[in-house]
Amino acid sequence: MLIKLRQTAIVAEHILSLSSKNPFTRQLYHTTFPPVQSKLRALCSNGQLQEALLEMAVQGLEMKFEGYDTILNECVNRKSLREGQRVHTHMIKTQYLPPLYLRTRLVILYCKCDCLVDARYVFDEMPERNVVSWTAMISGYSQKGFSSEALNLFVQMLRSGTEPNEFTFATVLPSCTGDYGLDYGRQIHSLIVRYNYDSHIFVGSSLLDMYAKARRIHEARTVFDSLIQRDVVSCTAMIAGYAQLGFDEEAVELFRKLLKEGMCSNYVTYASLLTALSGLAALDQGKQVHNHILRHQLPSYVGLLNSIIDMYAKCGNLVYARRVFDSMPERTVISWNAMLVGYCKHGMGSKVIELFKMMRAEGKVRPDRVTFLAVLSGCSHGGMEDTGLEIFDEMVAQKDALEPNIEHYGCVVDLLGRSGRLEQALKFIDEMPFKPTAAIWGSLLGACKVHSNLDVGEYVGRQLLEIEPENAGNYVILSNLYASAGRWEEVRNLRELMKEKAVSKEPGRSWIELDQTLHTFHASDRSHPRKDEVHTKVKELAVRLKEAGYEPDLSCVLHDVEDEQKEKILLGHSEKLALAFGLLSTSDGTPLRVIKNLRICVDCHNFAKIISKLYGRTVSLRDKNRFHHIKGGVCSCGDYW
DNA sequence: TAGAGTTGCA
Repeated sequence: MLIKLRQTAIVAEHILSLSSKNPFTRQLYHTTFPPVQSKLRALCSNGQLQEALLEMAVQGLEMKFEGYDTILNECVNRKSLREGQRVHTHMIKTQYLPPLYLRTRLVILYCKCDCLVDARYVFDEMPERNVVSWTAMISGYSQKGFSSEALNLFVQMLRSGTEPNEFTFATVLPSCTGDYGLDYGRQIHSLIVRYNYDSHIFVGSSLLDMYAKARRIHEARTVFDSLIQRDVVSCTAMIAGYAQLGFDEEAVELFRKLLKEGMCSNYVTYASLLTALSGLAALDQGKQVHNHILRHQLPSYVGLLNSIIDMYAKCGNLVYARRVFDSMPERTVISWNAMLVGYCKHGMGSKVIELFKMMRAEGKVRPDRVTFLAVLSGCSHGGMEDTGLEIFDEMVAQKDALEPNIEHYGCVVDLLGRSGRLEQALKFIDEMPFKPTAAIWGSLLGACKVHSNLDVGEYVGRQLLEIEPENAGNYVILSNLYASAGRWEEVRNLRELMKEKAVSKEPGRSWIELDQTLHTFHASDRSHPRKDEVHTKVKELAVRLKEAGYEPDLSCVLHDVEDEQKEKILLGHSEKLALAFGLLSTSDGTPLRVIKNLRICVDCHNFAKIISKLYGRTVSLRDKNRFHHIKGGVCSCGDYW
């Protein structure tokens, strides 16, 4: 019997030594011959790590690789920093010199527990390193957002002569961000090609994501198309890349294509798809995705629910957004922000404040910079200037909590401008600790237009044209301002200046969703299948609306043409085409929901207001900045946007 | 010798 057992043990050792790299063989070995430290393992898996350390001494495994390995392994799995530190201290106390493998495990443990300084200490003290220890340390930096440290270490690794592998490349690529990210990324890409990892699925996903984050969507797509094998992560990375750069239609299209090809989706895929649908304001399709998620009982990850809230808010359905928000078992700061931004974009200042108070009262989640941005901007869009200014003062007073940044200062300029305190706004810009951006001057110029203040407006407009001469929208607002003061000479000069600077404008387009289909119109569009009907309808509308008091605002056109031609150009604006198509294709009383990619022009805003009154339709119009809910000739923005 | 890696939401 004894001989038989001994023979079996020899065979077992042989199996292990033959192929210890093979997980199956190891599994077989451990199943057939339970290791001596089974009690130690049991204690570890129960989380009794302190007891496990004692047991190690009892079993005589103290200062032995197996003992430390068992406990450290559990510490890494459970991210138990305290116990891990005890193991580390134990090693030092007993003067045990851990081999490379255990030192690497310590690095990994400290990285996972956010103790990068400790991880680096262990790493620096290592007498020798291999690709795994380098990659583990790079991963620690990379995952915590210390990109330059990760890249530096990667360079040091190459200099040390250690060859990177597929793990290293997949780890280091997410650190190629920021100003020089693309340059580093490209260099690493050529290394990847040299090492022949360019079609590796993890490396490929990381690589395409790097290009997408650097706004190189075509290069990202080239990498994606070159992958021999695709999985949920690479597909999601590509869809997310499209969605983040505003290629919403491409994102939805790719999702549909990949779904047909049998792609698996996870909650990240749906979150990315929802981002694209939010961009398109495709409410019906968004609802369909929400139903799909409910039907398939995908786990209700907070992140996914946040995306659903955002989708409903951006599609104009705040009731649904709030319903999802209220039903959440737990909320992150992003959940609150999504809901706050939703109310803000709809100009519902009092709702923003109500929710912000609720957030503070609940006290579970701390407001961050986006929260304050939504609150300040919500006060501005909701006509609650004084409340907004009070909140900003609170922010400045609580210096340690959250320092306002340039965007918060921009909100204050907007608040002051809206309330007509234009001189005060100028003074505020002068005294703020940041250099004013084009966005700040732009918002003040808008305020000057609304309050017909040509003096301040002219100064602000010149500042704006100096720092952002290529933005056609700026010329239009300034021209509106001059036109309303009857300064036609200045309007002409502006037109000349615009020609001189060769200003190009992003083409405007508007769309409307009917039966889950988006109908898109460009300015003076002739491509829609029902173009003739639409153009006839717009002309007919112009006649009826004029009778009801619509007066085309010709200052919205900066082309040097006759007034009659200007009127034609105005009637060709994409939002008018989308509205006309909506009227043609829906029954009486149906609300119209139009989305515009740019800021809506004054003339189209007037046009929509009169339509709502004349045809008894609610028009909800989402432009680049916010929602305009128009009912009975009155807009929720109070004609200030 | 085991150990290390990629995607999303304001």
